[in-house]
Amino acid sequence: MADSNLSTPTDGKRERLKNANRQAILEAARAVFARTGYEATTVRDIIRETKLASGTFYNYFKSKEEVFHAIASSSAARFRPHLRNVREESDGFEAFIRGAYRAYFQFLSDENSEAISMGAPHMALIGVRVDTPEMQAIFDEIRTDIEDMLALGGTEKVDTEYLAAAAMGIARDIGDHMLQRRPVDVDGATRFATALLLSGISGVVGTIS
Amino acid sequence: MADSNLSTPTDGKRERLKNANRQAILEAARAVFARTGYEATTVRDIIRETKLASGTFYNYFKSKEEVFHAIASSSAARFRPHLRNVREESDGFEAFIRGAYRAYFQFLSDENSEAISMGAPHMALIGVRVDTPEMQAIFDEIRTDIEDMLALGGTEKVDTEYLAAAAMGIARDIGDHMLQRRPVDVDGATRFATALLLSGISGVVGTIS
DNA sequence: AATAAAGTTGACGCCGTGTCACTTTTGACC
DNA sequence: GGTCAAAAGTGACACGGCGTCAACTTTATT
Repeated sequence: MADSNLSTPTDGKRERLKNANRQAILEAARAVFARTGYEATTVRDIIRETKLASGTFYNYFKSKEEVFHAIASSSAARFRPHLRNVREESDGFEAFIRGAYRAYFQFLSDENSEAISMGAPHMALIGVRVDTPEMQAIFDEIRTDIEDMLALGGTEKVDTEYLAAAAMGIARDIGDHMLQRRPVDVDGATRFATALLLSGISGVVGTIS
Repeated sequence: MADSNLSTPTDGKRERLKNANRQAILEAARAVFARTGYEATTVRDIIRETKLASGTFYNYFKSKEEVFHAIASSSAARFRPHLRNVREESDGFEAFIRGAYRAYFQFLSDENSEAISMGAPHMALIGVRVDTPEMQAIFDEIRTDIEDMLALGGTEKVDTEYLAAAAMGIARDIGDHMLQRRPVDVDGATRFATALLLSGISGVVGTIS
């Protein structure tokens, strides 16, 4: 009677089921949001796309808002490894910025590829602005990266919060416009954003308020 | 029996009332959105703050979303004259950019002053992203301004759509962060955004994809 | 003063929400 | 394999917000 506790949390049928249900709901929600738009979809619309009953939804999420946040969070969580790769494989600040922008625009293009090929009927996830802890974490990460890398260059002071905010604002808005163009041109967006930010930084070093 | 049609549309009691009611609803909506947050407020919450009956709301707006758009539009409409002033009084590209950023940050600070003084409980109008025709108009206006002013400098090509998008992305995100700081520092945000964009442009001229 | 037109009102039917008592499924123990 | 407790699923239901509309009040017209 050695250790009978060989089971990991995801072993039993119970856990596997729970996981599958959760995924099914998330997948259904993603599809319905894309098809119908966030505002217009109801919890029942989502659950109807699964084999589950309406009450079951609430075993997994408190509301449609929470599913939406879960989707956004998972999106952000999936992006972080890309960012980590870029950081590890980049040699120098410029390479990092370029890599980060490319990773973001590529990610954006991939995530919205269904919506793009369908003619972007409801603009996927754009329209509602979300701010999950994961997104905050990405912001902090980028800000720290910028701080570290700029510190190498000299003793100049920069308002890195504003700088990180600007970097992400550029990414978001250029990304939105990139998605509107056919064909979607990740390289073009990357070149533009990178050139703008890198030149822009030189003007902002020493501008700390 | 000369012309008895001396009355303008805003003369009669009828028109005055209608105007007052519309304003009352907009004002109530602004207050409730700020206090309760957009998602959580109901049409009844709004109408309860006025002397009107619930049915009357629908004589003026189709839904709470429409009131919200009306508020956002009016916000954008109120901003346009400021932008026009800046354009007319600015001598050269740099002055225009600086003036435009200052006008925007000042406007943002003014519009959110109640929320700021109350400790920003529900972050006023931030959280839901809107895109009204008026906002689109502002985007186009700025893009045109940039095109005109850059054309003066030479024959270089720039992707002005991306550039305008970036300029507004910078404004939006730095503006958000500016509002979080105490005291709110319009000048600092203006200096930063201006320096960043002006230097950035030099890196982006000739980058058209 | 009479009448038409415009606007207001709140009760009502509809529908999505979230809950909960009940049923079904799972896994532990013998 | 049988028993049992805990966990998860189910869908009917009560609640509340939504938008409408027939009745009513106010304004304008002649």
